[in-house]
Amino acid sequence: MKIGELARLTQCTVETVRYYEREGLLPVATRTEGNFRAYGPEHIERLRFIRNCRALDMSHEEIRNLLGMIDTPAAGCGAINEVFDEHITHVEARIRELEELKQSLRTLRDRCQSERSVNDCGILHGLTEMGSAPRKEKHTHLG
Amino acid sequence: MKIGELARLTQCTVETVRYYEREGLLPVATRTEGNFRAYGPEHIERLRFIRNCRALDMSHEEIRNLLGMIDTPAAGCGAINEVFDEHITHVEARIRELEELKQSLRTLRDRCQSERSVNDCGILHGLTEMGSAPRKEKHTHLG
DNA sequence: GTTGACTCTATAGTAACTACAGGTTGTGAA
DNA sequence: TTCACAACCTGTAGTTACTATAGAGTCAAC
Repeated sequence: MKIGELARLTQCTVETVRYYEREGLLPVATRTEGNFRAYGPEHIERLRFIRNCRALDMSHEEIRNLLGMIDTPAAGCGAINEVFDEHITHVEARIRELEELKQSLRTLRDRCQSERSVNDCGILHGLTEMGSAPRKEKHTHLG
Repeated sequence: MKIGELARLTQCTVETVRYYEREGLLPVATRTEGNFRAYGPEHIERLRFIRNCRALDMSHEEIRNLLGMIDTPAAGCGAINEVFDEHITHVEARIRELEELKQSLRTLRDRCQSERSVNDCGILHGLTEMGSAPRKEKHTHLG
């Protein structure tokens, strides 16, 4: 199977497939005589795995960790649970963050109930009067 | 006032200040004889505005739009409300997305209640069995 | 004058793709 | 066999919002 078909089967692009190979997520493919990549069922399965993880907003690093556990099973699946639990925690943290953000936005938005001149806009005044927010600490890869 | 002080006052870095100037968010500063940037109160105010918007996860484009409205006030603040409303809508959409994601993660996670070998892990089987997720459409800048 | 902090520009890197240029291969139809 | 077109290849650059670094210049205090 060539790369176009693999991409179609796993609902992504050939560029993404090549990118995953370069990133080491997908095993390097064998080549035809014409230097085309040749794929078999194990690549479908692996790429499907990767795409599902990505759909769950897992980072490449997280995926790499999981793949490592699959490829060199040393113990039970406790470590996999840990990756998942950590990811869930990150998702929850990001949700909380966005909820707070939404509150702030609503509070600001409620300062402007009727059309007035830009110079009198409660939102803009709010944005100007607020002390500037401290720089954010690095947080999740979820945005 | 020099750039280090401005950065300190607005709780960001000199690199970020220079970046905002390059991006056109912050007006170009005048220069001292030694080619150091010189800032006054209007820069403090503008940078504070920008940082507050960023703290609200507004994109540079959104900020640029708001600044345009401030600098060339043509009508009332209806347009500002629109920018805000649209941003709030994006935040809400992202929250929903993450909530669904969290559900999926929990469902998968619940397939693994006890320590077993990696080969028998319900999570991994789930990730492999799932049809791969279709490519995501471009969505908000919120992650 | 010296030293150390601050400033400058230019460049590159981060994450996860996405797009494109220019060249090669393969397949089906004429 | 030839041709046209689709698919493939590598390499490079771009997206967003920073962040870091190299190497050089400026400045204030000692």
